[in-house]
Amino acid sequence: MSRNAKAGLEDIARAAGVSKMTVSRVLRGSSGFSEETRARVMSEVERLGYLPNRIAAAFGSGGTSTLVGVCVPRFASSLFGSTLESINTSLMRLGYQSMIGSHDQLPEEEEIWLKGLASWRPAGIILAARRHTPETLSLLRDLTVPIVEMWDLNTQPIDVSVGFSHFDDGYTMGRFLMLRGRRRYGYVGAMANRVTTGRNRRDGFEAALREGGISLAASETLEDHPGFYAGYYGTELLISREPKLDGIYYHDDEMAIGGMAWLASRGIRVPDDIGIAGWGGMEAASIQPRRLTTTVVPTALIGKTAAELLVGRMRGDPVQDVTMIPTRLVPGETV
Amino acid sequence: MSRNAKAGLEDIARAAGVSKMTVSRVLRGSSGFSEETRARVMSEVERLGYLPNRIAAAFGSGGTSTLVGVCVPRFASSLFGSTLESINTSLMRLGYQSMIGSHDQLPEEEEIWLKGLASWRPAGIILAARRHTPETLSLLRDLTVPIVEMWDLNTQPIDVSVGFSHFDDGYTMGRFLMLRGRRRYGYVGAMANRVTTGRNRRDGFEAALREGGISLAASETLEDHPGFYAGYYGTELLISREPKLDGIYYHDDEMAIGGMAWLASRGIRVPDDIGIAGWGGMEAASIQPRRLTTTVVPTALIGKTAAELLVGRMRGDPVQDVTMIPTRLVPGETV
DNA sequence: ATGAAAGCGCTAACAT
DNA sequence: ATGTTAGCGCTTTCAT
Repeated sequence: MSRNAKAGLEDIARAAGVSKMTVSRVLRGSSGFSEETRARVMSEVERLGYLPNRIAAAFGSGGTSTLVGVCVPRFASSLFGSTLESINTSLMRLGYQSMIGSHDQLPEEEEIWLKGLASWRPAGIILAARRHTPETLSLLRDLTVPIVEMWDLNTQPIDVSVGFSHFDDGYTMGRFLMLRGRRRYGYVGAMANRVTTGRNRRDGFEAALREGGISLAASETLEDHPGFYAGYYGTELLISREPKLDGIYYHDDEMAIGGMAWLASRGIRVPDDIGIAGWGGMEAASIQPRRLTTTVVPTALIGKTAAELLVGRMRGDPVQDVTMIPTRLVPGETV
Repeated sequence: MSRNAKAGLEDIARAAGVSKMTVSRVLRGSSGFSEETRARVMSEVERLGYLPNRIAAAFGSGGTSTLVGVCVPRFASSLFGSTLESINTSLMRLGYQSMIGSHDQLPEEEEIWLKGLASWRPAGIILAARRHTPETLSLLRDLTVPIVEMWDLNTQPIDVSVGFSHFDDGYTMGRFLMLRGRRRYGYVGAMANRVTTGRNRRDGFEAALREGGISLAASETLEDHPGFYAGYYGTELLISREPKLDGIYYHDDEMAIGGMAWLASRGIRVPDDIGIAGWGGMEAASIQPRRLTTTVVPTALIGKTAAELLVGRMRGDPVQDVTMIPTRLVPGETV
């Protein structure tokens, strides 16, 4: 069938012998037309290859669009990629379109993205960041649309929040490791020059150690993005500085796997000589000779829930302010 | 500063003592106003917290928006994620917004996404797929906007194409392995029930073998998405069926790494007992005890080029129809 | 350099 | 169940 971007409601109306409004009603499925009229209109819609114009619709209805803004730290990460995919799919299914951005953990980047988005008068916004610039907060307030903050749970959300506490994930892992009776722990992190959720996990981890009466024996936070090689190299730096460690907690699983590769290359045995714990529940862990002790994060569920909460709010349904999506510490064989 | 979504051109015009048109001209930076007028208008824009309305602008100008549609197979893949990130960043910098979709290698999904996009009257479209449904092609034609096909190079593009030949990547790797003098090769792939670019690489690989007078000794293409575990498991299936192989070519690096993990678990030595080659140039390879023989793909460059070509076409600049972005076979120590 | 008028394609509100 | 009227906030076009 040949689409006709030029055919408008008017053309269909004329062809079907009704008014524009009737066509509009039929197309939007609201009531106010007979079955016979509906059939006639739809057949003309088909015949003329009518292509709806959402720009005009959004404009005509005074800015009520089906556009949603979504901003995450980055796309090229298995965790965020999967969350994003889930959000996008859910929103599409619910009849919304998303405009996506990434901020790489820089609140200023989020602000720039938001300014561009705001001009499109979105019907809702999903953000994956805890820190926002004052300008961002002011813009969000002025837009007066539903906002879902996701990933790191905000118990005092701007509007609605969904996710989990990274601090708690770190704390729980810290407690778990303490039970193993080891005493000298190290930490390997990433993106030292940004404020990341990894930092919260580390804080939680340290809090648990503190409760047990010990403190982190060594820590190495690289400036790089997290990744296999960052874990490899970070471990080398850490161990060079502090060779006598019983265990290492990593920013995420890929870094932990990188770390284990370095340890293996030096003949250091896991978990005999040193215990290893990661975070995230990433796929790469599935092929390690030993199951990695980690915290599994339900990325797709978080995305789906964020999308559904936002749509609920946009439709005016009552929705919960704070939705906690639990993560799960999965003991492996590396600790 | 407090934004005011309600302030319009009219309000600024009144406050600045000029007409709406003059404000519009100042805001869009075209000519037709004095420096003094510009200053007065801008100060009112600031004072009133004016927020432009792109919906109205796109509508008023008869559909000339700054919206671009981008559809890739999936977000949660390091390769596509990085390409997408690069596209999005480039488009943002050039003053465009993108509406993203994923099709998971299903032409029908791309069609559904495109139908949703079309109603937004995008100014251009970037697609990462070689196969399209007839409906998709018809819609693309009717939209009459610039279209960039990327990833797998299309030498007879709908409009503009950028990328490289996956067949050639496979062929080149096949030739390279043939030079090693090995004779019994296996292949491990993914997404058997979809038409993927991996299939093209395999075809190229087989073509090279054929030229050398041999054929693939065994092949195992799983239905799963590519990944570490798929490579691990696929290798187990392959070797169980055909234990005497000299080399294995994989759908991508992560699968190759998964395969090496399985081989290691069975005490099969790489490259002594069996040679391994991957594809993609993925980060996980950086921590392997031996450098993986692979083909490195410049994902960010492809994304940036796709964005720039599209913007060039949208602006009416003359741009090249077909832009080849070379990949590079990097010999490692696994073959 | 500036302004006035017309209209983009819909939907909301109010008829009938 | 259907039609009529009046915009939505810009840009385009044509004056001045």
